[in-house]
Amino acid sequence: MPEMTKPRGSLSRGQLAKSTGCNGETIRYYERIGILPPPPRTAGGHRVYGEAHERRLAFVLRSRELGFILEQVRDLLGLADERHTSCAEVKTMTLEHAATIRTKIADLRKMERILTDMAGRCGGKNVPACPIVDELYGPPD
Amino acid sequence: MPEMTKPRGSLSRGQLAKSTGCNGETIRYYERIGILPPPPRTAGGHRVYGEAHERRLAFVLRSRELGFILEQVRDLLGLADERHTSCAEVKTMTLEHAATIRTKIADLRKMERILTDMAGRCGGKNVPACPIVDELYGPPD
DNA sequence: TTAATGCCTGTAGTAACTACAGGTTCAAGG
DNA sequence: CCTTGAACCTGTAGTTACTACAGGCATTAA
Repeated sequence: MPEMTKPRGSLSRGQLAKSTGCNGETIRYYERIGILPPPPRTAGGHRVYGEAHERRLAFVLRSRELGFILEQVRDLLGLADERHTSCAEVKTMTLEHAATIRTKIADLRKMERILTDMAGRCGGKNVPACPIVDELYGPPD
Repeated sequence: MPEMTKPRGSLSRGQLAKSTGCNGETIRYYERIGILPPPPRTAGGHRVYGEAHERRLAFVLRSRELGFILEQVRDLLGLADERHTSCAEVKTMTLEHAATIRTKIADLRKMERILTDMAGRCGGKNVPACPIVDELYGPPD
């Protein structure tokens, strides 16, 4: 009799979590919101994952790392699933996302400059008078 | 009889919202979590704000714009209120915050490069095969 | 005076998770 | 084979920083 009860490559939730570096609760969460398909279960109700799940989760995590929000990940998966989203749409999304990031970078640079500036003007003495706070409070006009 | 019922400079919540550019509900929220002190009220229960409130709210909003989280804003206000936080602490916070922002900028730059790169390798045809998705799915090792 | 704003409270929703509580199931050791 | 402890199950509530109602008074301009 072939042992078909445990195809190698089958993982429990915790094992999938470890292998992908994803929090275990997050896996359940992704399933609940439809980012991951419900896996088969053991007789007792435990989830059993295969390599396809592992790859899909890795895809999701990588997309998230690159700053795509879950709605966008859904669209990206739409192409990966060869159903809804076209390659053109994916490219557009990616370029738009890159542009958003560039804007964010510009904003953060401004912030950083202002903060460093403010700190430079502050003696850092242990007193309750502070040019940083004064500056934040705005000119007393 | 002097009209002391309405000192000029007194604002309703909506007026304060407009004058600071803050959402009106947010003002209530800040009060609830103790970022803004509860203002006096009219006989009917409507909030009445003065210039001190206006300046404090402006401080909060400016700090938020610079990326401080509300907990940090609380600390910054600690000095502004001349009670808890010292100037040295404020300077440290500010420099740490600036460092955090620099890290974030570096991360975003990496993201941006990768995304632009991926998009560059994509023809953008209206087909369900896409190098971006392939890349996200990882090399088929 | 009356109608239209605007304000009041409290609650619930958002994104993207994370963290329980209270109860099962599984895997390993004896 | 049986026990124990870890891992798993479900469902719910918490997080940050807001935002958006619903249902009901207050205020103000005409």
